[in-house]
Amino acid sequence: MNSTKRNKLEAKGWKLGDAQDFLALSDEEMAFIEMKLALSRELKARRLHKHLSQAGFARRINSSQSRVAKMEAGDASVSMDLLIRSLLALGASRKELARFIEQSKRRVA
Amino acid sequence: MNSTKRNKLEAKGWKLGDAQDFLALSDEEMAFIEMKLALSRELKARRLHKHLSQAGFARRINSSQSRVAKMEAGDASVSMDLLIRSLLALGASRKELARFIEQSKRRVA
DNA sequence: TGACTATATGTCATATCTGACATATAGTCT
DNA sequence: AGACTATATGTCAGATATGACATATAGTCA
Repeated sequence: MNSTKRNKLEAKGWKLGDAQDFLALSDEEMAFIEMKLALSRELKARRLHKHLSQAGFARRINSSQSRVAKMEAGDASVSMDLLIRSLLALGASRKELARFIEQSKRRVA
Repeated sequence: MNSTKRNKLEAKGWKLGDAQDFLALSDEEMAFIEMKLALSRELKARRLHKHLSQAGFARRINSSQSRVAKMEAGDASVSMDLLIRSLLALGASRKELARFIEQSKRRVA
């Protein structure tokens, strides 16, 4: 991972391990973050596809516009639980969720 | 869902919606719980396969034996985040995680 | 029997997540 | 310009999850 990428993650509030050389990051840590970011991207795509505003969607899932924005921005304060429950609420199937997770190895930018 | 199944879930601390007839449960709610239970089963299977005790595994992931027991028991106090991070720590790949999620539609008992 | 190991279960202080709110930014329309 | 809509971002009180601990249960071995 280059430092640009790292900076982007840290700007979103991610606390990235205590790796000494400041660049290394465990594969597991990275995989987990990438999964969340993938779910976050899919969430936004699905919401837009349904022509829902963040506020409208928030109402549906008893959340708030600001939290939906954070979910879609890949904010570190958002749990996997919330991302998955939100995707399910948008009609995502297990199969689709599985695909998002399997294919999550993507660029962060 | 029959009431036996529901009782088993409620015994583990799951708060199952407010469905009026006490049997109906949203597909999304059910899918989410089943995913967690599937991950929980896989976690136990992988740990045993590696001949690790709950205490030994807990040490590895900076957790505690009791929390590992709860993870494997499908306790409602365990988050998806923790389950997934734990599986990654046991060496599960994205592909495997995806499979567990896709195939999570299984019996609860 | 007792010692040891593994797992289960309940509790709790603290850490983390969440919805809500305020406010900022940006685009569109009249 | 001002009004309106959508999204972003920071903060925070309350809710939920967490590791740690105590303790229970059950199996094995000598």
